[in-house]
Amino acid sequence: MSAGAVRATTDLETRATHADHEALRLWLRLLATTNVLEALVRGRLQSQFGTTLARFDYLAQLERAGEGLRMRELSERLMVTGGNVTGLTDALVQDGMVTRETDDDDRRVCRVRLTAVGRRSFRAMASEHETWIIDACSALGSRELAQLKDLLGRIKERVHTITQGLA
Amino acid sequence: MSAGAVRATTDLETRATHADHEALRLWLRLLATTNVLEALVRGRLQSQFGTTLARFDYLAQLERAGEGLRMRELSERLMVTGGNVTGLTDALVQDGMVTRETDDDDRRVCRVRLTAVGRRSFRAMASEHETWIIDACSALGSRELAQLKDLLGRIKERVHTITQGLA
DNA sequence: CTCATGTACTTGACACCTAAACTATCTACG
DNA sequence: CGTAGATAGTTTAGGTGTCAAGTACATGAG
Repeated sequence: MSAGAVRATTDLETRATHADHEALRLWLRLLATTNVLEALVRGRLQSQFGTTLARFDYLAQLERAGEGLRMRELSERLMVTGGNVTGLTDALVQDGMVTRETDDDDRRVCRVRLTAVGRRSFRAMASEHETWIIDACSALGSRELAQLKDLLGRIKERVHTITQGLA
Repeated sequence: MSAGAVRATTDLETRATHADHEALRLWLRLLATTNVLEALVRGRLQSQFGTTLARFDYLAQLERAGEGLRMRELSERLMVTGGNVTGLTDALVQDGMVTRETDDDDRRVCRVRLTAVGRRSFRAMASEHETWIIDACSALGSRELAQLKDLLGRIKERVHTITQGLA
C-alpha cells in the first residue's frame, strides 16, 4: 500500500510510540487530519479573501437559512456559545456583511440577516472553498468517501451517547 | 444499519442541504466528529483534573521525550507557534509541572523538563484519557479502526501534498 | 576580530472561544 | 395585576492560538 510515503515532518501523530494503543493512534490521526485541512482552509480564506474560518462558517449558516436567524439559532448551529456569536456578529455588522434587527414580537430576540454584499461575497468564497475540499478529498474514491463518512458517523454517535450519559 | 439513530440536536453537519456535494459533507462530518470528541476530552480534563487540552498535549510530548525538550522542538511537535509555547510554559512552570532551564552550550536555548509532580500527574491523566478514547472508538471493530485510520491518512497526505505546492 | 546573517525565544496586538454573571424581556400562575 | 422563573442576548475575565516585531546569542565570511 501507499501508506508508507516518506514524510520528513514530525507532528503530533508521528510522535506516538509503539506502546500506544490503536484507539489512541486513531484519535491522533483524526486530530492531525482535521488540523491540516483546517489550516489549509484558514490560510486560504485569509490570503484570498481576508477573512477567517469562524466568519465563513457564520455566513454559511446564514446563507443556508435563507430568511435570517436568531442569535440563539446561530450559536446552536455553529456549536459555539452565545457570547461568541455576539462578538462575531459585531464584527460582521461592522464589515457590512450582515444586519442585526430586533424582533418586534419578542423584543429579547435579535434577527441577523445577510446583506446583499454579504451574500455575494459569501457565495464567491463558498465556491472557492468547495474546490479546496474536493481537491483534498480527491485522494479517495466515491465509495471510500462514503465509507469514511460512515465510520466517522459511528464514532460521532458513540460520543454523543457517552455525552448524554446514556453509557 | 444503526446509522439512522434519531438525533434531536442541530449541528453544523446536519445543516448541509441536499445540494452540497459529498466531499463537503464529509468535511463537515470530519469537523463535527473531531469537535465532539475534543469537547468530551476537554470537558473531562477540566472537570476531573482542572486542566486543559493544550497543557495535556504539552505534557504528553514532554513525557514521551524523556529527557526534556527545547521550546523549538515543543512547538514543532505540538504544531503551534513559538509564542504559544512560551505562554504554555509560563503557565506550567507556575503550576510546578515543568522546569525551564537555559542551555549552557547555547544560551539562546531553553530546555524544558517535567518535574516529578508533573510526570506523576500527567501519567494519572493519560491513563484516564486513554480510556475515554477507547470508549469513543468502541463503536468500531479493530478492522474498521484500521480502515478509518488508513482513509484519514490518505486525506492527510493529500493535504500535505497540496500544502507543499506539489499539486 | 568584526560584522552580517541566522536562530531561539519573548513580547504585543489581535482573533476566537468558553464560562459565568448580568440585563432585559416574556410567560404563566396566583 | 404582579411577581417568579425562564429565555435571549451581552459583558467580562481568562485560556488558546496567530503573526510580526524585538532581544539575545551563535556562527561564519572577510
